[in-house]
Amino acid sequence: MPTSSSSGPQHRRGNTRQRIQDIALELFAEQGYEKTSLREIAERLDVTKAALYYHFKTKEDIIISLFEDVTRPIDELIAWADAQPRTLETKREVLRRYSEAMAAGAPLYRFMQENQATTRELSIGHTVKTRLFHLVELLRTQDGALADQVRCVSALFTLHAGMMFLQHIDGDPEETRRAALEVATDLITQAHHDA
Amino acid sequence: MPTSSSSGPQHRRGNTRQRIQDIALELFAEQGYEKTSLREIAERLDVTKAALYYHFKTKEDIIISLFEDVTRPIDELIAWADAQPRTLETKREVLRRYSEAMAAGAPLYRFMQENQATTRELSIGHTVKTRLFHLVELLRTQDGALADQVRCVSALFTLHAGMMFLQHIDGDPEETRRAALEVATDLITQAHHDA
Amino acid sequence: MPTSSSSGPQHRRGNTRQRIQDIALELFAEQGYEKTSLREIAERLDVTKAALYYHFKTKEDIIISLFEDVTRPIDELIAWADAQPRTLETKREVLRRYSEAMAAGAPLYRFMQENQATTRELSIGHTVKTRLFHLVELLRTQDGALADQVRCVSALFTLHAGMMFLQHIDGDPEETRRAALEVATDLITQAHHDA
Amino acid sequence: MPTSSSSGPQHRRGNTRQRIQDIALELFAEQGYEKTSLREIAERLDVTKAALYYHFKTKEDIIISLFEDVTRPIDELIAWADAQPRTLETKREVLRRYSEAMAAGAPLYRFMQENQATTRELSIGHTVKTRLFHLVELLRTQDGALADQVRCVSALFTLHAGMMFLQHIDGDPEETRRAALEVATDLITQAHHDA
DNA sequence: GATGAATGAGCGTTCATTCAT
DNA sequence: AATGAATGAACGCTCATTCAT
Repeated sequence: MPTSSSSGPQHRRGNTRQRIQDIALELFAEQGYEKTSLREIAERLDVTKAALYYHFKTKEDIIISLFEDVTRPIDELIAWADAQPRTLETKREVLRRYSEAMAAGAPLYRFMQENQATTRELSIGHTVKTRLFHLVELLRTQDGALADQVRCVSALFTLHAGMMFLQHIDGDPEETRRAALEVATDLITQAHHDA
Repeated sequence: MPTSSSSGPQHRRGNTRQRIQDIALELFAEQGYEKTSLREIAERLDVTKAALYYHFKTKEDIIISLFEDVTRPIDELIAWADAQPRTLETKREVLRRYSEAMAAGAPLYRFMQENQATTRELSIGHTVKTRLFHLVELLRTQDGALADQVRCVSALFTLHAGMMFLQHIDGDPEETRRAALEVATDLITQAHHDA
Repeated sequence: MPTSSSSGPQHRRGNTRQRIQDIALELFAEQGYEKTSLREIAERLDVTKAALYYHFKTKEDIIISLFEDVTRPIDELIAWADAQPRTLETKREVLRRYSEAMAAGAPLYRFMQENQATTRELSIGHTVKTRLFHLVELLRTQDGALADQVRCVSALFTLHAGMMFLQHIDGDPEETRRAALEVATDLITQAHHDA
Repeated sequence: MPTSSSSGPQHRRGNTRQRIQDIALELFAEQGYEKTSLREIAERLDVTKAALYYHFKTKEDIIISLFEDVTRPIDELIAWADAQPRTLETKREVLRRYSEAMAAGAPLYRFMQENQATTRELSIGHTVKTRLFHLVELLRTQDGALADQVRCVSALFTLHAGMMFLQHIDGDPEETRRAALEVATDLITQAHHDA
């Protein structure tokens, strides 16, 4: 019921909305969206299910609100990149920023990575997909060899891999992130030079 | 004289089990595991839900049976590779065979890719993860630079990316698969030479 | 110099109670009592649900308040008729006035007609029923033939029918009302003469 | 473990569907459709709510199934009447048959009468309304005086009134029904002769 | 004169699963 | 080899209502 103001601090007393988002994200990332019930979220917050409905109209609304926070930086990145010349340096900057955005919104990106099927069926699914395609388009070396096209996509996937997979192996996530960024940058550089 | 002929009333034989698996895989890949109900599967097959329970003890059993078919080739690949010297050529062969195995079991790989959270929580989850780590181990350049380690993981992810993502963009899947394989091979080659 | 002007912030004054009643009646008549939620009423008024509770103790209280306005004329009619001799002319006057009362409170009468079950279970249900029986008693030709008794009840129903049903068919409601009144009057006249 | 050791017969056999319909109709007529919950119906039958869903797809489906049984005779009546000349005798026969149909399906007709708003919003609502209009059309004296049109509608309403209202007053329902039929017949006769 | 935040009860519905036949 | 009938648990959601502010 409270209007989701675009920005500005919500009445701090009513931090319940925020708490719902936090716990929900945690549980969604841990167990998946459909396996997480509203009862579970409510219990964790020590409120009733009905209280959730005061703050969000549906279960899907909760996850959508999480996506909104996280995709704004990507939208800005895309807007910025669209206005730049499609040089190698621009592409590198895109990867750099994307990597940072991912690090900042890690839990939700993890959720997206591990629940692609769910994400796709959600109402934001289309948007997410479109954005990803747009990013690929920004990196892609048009009319290049097929292998080079793959390299551009792979660069993006490498960033994801760096965050998701390697975090289980190595110690410092930040170091790993930079290594992944390096590899990704190598990939697009190679694709760029082939053209 | 006993009737040796097998011309009795056409018994559709034990193909129902197979049909369940086919439809289930199709639906799981399309909508995810938890969003696919046994009712839906049964309806598609024009049998009752109870019939599914004649062939499989639980819903999870159905998906486990699908995994079994598909992971056998990977187990064999791992067994083979473990017996080889860890040369670059061996690694290339591993990627080659893995790529082929993925192509052969595409729908289930797609399911795994898009439902990682679900897969993880399934009873086969641990096995799948272990196998994947094992594969990474086979490709990895131990004690190399972090970036090279990333490259090895990225090689595997590139194969997935090639299958999942690019199939929406390009025409011929086989051509795309080979391009992805090429890029993946490049990645491990580079990692290997750095060492 | 004190501002004598009345151009301050428009205080809608105590008209909110009235507005609640208006919207509530509209919605109750349109969708029924139980299908109309307080949330809906509040939204239509652009206030919160809690505001409704400032003006009415319960949901039922809202509808009771509506009934009160509308049944007062009927109570007066009954009181008047009880003091008259039970002549044909009195009966005619009862029908005439009842028809007018219905026309004046049309929406609520429509609600009553279409939600008899609900009305019956409401706390005013008994009162409404009693009043109706009382009216019938006023019109009835005691100890007459059964058919004549039916005619008296039917006269009342005809008035309702005229308002509810025919309004969908014909143009001018007032004309229809008078026609229904004519038929109803005929019915009691006939019953009266038979006796 | 619901072995409540109640003395009931172990094999309820295939009569459950029927039992659901019976109890549902009883409760719907008594308390209205929306005030009757599936829990209540199930409890009365000593089964679980889920059992209802084996037999009916939705709550609305239950009531629709009840309507189907009851409106078939009306459809047949309309079909028959449409094929007859629109004489007074035909009209009388329509009323006669309609009155009988109502008596046969009394509980549902009572439900319809007392829950018109609900009925209207149900998926069968439109059908019911259409049928009623069709009946009126069959009885109506086209281009006659407005009062005569009212008489025809009133004839139908009188039948309803006879069943619903008078049953509370008098003893023998069958006798009352015939009296109502007589009055209704009078009404259309009068309308017919005026023309 | 009204809101923000929440509750407790209940609803219709769906699910995986069972078992006698 | 499969069905008919049912269950128990849970789910997402809505409702009328309360109360401190």
